[in-house]
Amino acid sequence: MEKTIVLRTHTCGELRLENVGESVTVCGWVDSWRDHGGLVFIDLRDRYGLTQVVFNPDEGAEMHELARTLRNEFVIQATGQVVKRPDGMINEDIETGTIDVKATSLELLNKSLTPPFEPGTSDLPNEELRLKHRFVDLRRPTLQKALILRHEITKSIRDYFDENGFLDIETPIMGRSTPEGARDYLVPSRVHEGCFYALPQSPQIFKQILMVAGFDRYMQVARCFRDEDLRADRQPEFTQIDVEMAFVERDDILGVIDGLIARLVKDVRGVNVSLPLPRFTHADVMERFGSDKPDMRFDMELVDVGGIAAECDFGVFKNTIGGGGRVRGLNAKGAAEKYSRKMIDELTAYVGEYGAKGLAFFRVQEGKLDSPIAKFFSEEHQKALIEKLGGEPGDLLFFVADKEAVTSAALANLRNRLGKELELYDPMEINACWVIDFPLVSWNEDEQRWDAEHHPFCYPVNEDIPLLESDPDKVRAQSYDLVCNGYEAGSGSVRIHDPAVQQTVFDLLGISADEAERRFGFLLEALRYGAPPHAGIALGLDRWVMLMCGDDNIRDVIAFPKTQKAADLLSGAPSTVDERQLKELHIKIDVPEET
RNA sequence: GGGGCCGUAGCUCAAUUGGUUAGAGUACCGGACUGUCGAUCCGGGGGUUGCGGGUUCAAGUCCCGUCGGCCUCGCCA
Repeated sequence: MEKTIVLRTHTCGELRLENVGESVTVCGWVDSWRDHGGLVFIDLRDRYGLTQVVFNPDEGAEMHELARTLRNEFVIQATGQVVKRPDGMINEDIETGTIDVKATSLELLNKSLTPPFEPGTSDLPNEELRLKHRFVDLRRPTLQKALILRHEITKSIRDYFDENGFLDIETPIMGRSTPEGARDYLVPSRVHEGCFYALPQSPQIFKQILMVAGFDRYMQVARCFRDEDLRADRQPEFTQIDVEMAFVERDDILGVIDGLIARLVKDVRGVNVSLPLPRFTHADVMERFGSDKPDMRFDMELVDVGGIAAECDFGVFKNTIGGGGRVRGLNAKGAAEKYSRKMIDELTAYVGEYGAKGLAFFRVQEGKLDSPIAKFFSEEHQKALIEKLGGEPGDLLFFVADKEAVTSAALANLRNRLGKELELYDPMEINACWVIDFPLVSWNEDEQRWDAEHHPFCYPVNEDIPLLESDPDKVRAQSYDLVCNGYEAGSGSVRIHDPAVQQTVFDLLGISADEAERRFGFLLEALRYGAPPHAGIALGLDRWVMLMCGDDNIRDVIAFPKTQKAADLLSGAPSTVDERQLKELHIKIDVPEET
């Protein structure tokens, strides 16, 4: 091979005592500088670490003068000898802290404007500034680690599926709009006047067609787009690990993904996960945790106290039960002294966000309860409550009385908050499980119709198929969510491959044959040509990276994320476009005039 | 679409509850210093208090609107 010009011989993270005496060249960014008039110290940074370069006037006056002009984020190349640091000058904080590079020459590769903030700062600037200057933000070790981890996770996933016979097949980014589900991002067509492509919400239909085509083990690292409002764990543009298999049943998918998660956690954390991952029914977790994505890192399960509530003298409880509602609670172990009245008021406001009109609380004492509303509960009822919740002196009991859905939402979120505040779990733990047997459909009160809980191609549990017409809400779906640390980290189902069953489900969802043909005709057509039984799942890659980082902000694991208003502050997207472009596409803008 | 928090030197924050010249640390500029690593020491420059309006003798502070960021309900098959 031709000898190429090498700008560096080592990175800033690799020099150690055993390199002492070697002549090396390192490149990087000035992380910090200390000018002693004589000696100049530069902490040089690249993505591998920090190395201290020392410039001594005795090694060259010109070089030393140049070194004195170096400022933060300047890009330099330094050549010199690796030397052992004098005794007592070792920096324990950096991995290369036992050595220096004693420079003999210095090349200023590029200057930098004064950066808006320094990558090494401990006082992180607000996120708006970080996003505008993402090229600086991305120099921070935390973000560099996150993106490196993201790479490792993606590689581990690709390797796993490759080793298990899966094919990575790409599906279109420009597709056909299917109006149900999330809002589509649209792309106008120049060639087809007045027509639009849609960016995929997921490759769902294409991967099913791949099954029909015979690619019985498919996977893809697929970019997906949904024009819905953002959250801390939701971006409009995100990445799914998309998987589909033919000639399989539910447990085959679960088994394959069990293996994937074990592999991932082993590769990334070096921790062995015991398999199979626990499985819970939807009904079970809703009752015990009030959520279909419970955080299983800690207990504090919800408890039904409807029986006691119906008998007590506390009107709110009694009337709720009388009105068909529920009274449920949980026990914050040992929290009685940790939560003042003011803090409990905050918790009351917090559960209010989920529709709860109040939050009853009791401090557990020896054989009785202390609370402003304790007087409405007889000694017998107080003891019964304590027993039901496993109360011990010092515990703090909370109760919500409302419609079932409100008690679930309020208590599930209260549970998460208390779990975090009381530090009931290790934030770095990865605790994954399956939630299965979701209902197939749910009643949409606004639209007065049944909506698919997962999607319209999801196979009902076989024994429940007769209930499709009589009791749709009792029909379970052959669907499954992969839940991790309280996040939905994956979701999938066995698909319908039988046109008759598909038609029955469409009927239930109020999708006529005509409409179905118009919307998904190409899938239905494919299913008529020898579709094998098939099933699949999609995992949220961004969320998995976030979980592996122990972070709760999805933007921290995406190189160039968007703000809550779906803007890219770095590039300025979205933006207006030239009139000429619009004209070519026959598009007229009709935005209300500003007043 | 709704609720909440935030916006003051490049950056992180302060400003005695409406009071007279808006401060500190850091960064930046100049100087001193041959073992620092949050270097130190001396000196200096730097402000449309997001923007617009209002109340008031007086507004960073109070009110209204607006823009932007974050959290959240709805939404996300």
